[in-house]
Amino acid sequence: MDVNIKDIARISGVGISTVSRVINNKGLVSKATRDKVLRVVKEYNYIPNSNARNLKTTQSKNIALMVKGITNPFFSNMIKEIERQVNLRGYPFLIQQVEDGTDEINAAIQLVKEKNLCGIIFMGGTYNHSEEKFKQLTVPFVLTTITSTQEVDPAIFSSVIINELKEAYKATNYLISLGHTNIGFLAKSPLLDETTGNRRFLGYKKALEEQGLPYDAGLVEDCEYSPSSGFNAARRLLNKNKGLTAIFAASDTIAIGAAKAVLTAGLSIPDDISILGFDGIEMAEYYHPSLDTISQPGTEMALSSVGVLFDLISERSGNQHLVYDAVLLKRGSCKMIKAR
Amino acid sequence: MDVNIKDIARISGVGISTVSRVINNKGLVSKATRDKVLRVVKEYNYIPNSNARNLKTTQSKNIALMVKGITNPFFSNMIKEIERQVNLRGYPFLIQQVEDGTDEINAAIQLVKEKNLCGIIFMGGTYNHSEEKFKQLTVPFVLTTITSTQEVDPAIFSSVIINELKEAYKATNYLISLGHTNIGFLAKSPLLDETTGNRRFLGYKKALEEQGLPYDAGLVEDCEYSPSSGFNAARRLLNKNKGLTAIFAASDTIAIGAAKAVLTAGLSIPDDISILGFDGIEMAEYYHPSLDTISQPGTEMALSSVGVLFDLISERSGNQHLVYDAVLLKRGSCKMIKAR
DNA sequence: TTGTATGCGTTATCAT
DNA sequence: ATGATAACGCATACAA
Repeated sequence: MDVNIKDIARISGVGISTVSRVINNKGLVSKATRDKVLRVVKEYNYIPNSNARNLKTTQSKNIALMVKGITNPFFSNMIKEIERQVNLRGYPFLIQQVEDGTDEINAAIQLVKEKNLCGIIFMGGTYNHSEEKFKQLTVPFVLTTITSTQEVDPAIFSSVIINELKEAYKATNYLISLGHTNIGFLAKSPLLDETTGNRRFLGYKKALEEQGLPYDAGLVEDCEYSPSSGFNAARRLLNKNKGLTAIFAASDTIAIGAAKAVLTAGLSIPDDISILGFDGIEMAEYYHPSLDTISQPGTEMALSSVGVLFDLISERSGNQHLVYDAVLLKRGSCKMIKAR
Repeated sequence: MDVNIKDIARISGVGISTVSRVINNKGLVSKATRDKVLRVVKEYNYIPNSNARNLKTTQSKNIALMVKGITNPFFSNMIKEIERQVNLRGYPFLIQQVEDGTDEINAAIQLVKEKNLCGIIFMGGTYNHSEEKFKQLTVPFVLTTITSTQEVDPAIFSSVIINELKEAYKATNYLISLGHTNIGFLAKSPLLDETTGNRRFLGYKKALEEQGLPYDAGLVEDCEYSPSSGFNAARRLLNKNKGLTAIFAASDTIAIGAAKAVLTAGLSIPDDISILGFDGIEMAEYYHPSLDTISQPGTEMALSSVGVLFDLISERSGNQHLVYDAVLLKRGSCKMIKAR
């Protein structure tokens, strides 16, 4: 605690800068002195004060991850992977959970100044950030899982995403191809512009329209990304008696809740109702029946998010935009509709 | 970003220390000057450099959470709650994910020096930390979800826990009371001393012994706290053909995997096999059938962890040890055994 | 190869 | 009520 670089220098019988050179592996130091200093460092359990270090160098090595919705199991694995990757590169890593109502960019701007970060990864959250906001961010950053609006110049940010609309479109088309015409849709804020739920909703709607199926607003329910919320939303849907034969949930957590509602109602999956989720979390596979889902390549996306960020930091490349393909996993929770 | 306290002072036409007083609400400042400074601060978007601040004050307000197993959904909610509580008190909060193999106390010792923390909460992980290690921690800390061994003086640390052994004992007794005699047990490292899995295993074993049932090592399987691992472990158990009628899983995630194995094998829950989980995560309720579980009061534990920590920090009280009761939730995945 | 001196942005002590 | 200045622990330019 109380031992600082000056103490180490004094005890080792060398100058301060020599100690500094040793612990930073910078500049020339004779092997003898180096060993001597290192021994003292070890003995006194000396750890450099990072505040002083950051204050001096102005350019820290801190990487921050701003997550909105840390309880989302799909994010959990990505977080783990991102942390692993950052640590692998020897950079300190800090996770910042962003409260659901707050603006993550504002929080980040603050954090950059406070901890002077050298890079940020954003995960989860909304899409409607203005270009001016982004420009206030003076360090490289990557939006993972967050598409931005068209108004923002792609040259000023990086992203690692899936095409939400396309994948939801794919999902809905799959259900339609199985003969379903009354397909329920469950997502968070499906009608609120620039949210993930909205993007997926637009994909859902586009598929319906292209296939000549009527869009019925009564088949769309707003819910949180959780089983309990999905359960309630699905129940509302079922109670409407709209001849529902399939439910497309914008997340696996919702899908699980919806499945429970269907099963609790005494209906069968997939004989009575088909269920299709989104994300590809482990739980969906171990649900019974296993749930079909649009599986995002989370680990790969985490990996390349860090990759893109470090490319940016080392100025090895400019801003990139990686779009991954999600995969439709068929496990049996969706079935060709029986004739009525 | 480049604007610092000196700039603000210059622009406001006051001295540096006046600015300092204003932004810290410390000392006397006339309302006129205060307003003037505040206006400039706002206009130039000035944010104090926390490195310099921490360097000077020596006593930062940083609170850290060290989590082992951030993907554990039981922890997810607790993390969210802890962060909320810490932020509510106006303290900066940082989450540190601890890799599975590494020593969380060592990591914390490092972090205390680096970020000079004023408090730590540990969540998850093992129990075998020496008293000397703990003593190297120079700031208040709370072990949440982590019981320590008897060798450590309770006066030097705080904890918020459940009685693992007792709750597992309760769980096993419940199954025994339903007539089960061949009860499988699934946990991580059940035979490795000072782990959570071991504590729960000991409770399982104690119940068996007290009820005069033979303990069969073949009914115990080692697995990770995940559905996939639980699935495999349960399958191994089923393949042994030991007349298994119930499975007690040391976590709900394991229980879900085990349930899937049972259902996949064409068996019924609870008619053929009863399943009992541990933790009380949301998913267990929405599984089909809903899984019985030993539910820990996670939110309350999170709440009081923060409470205890701040009591410690403000020296309002000494080290405390809170032991919560878990609740057995009966949802229908356990059933009285049928006569054979 | 090594040591000395300066400054990073802030807080706190002490004058004024 | 306010301003000058030392000190926090470290990195680095520069001197030796």
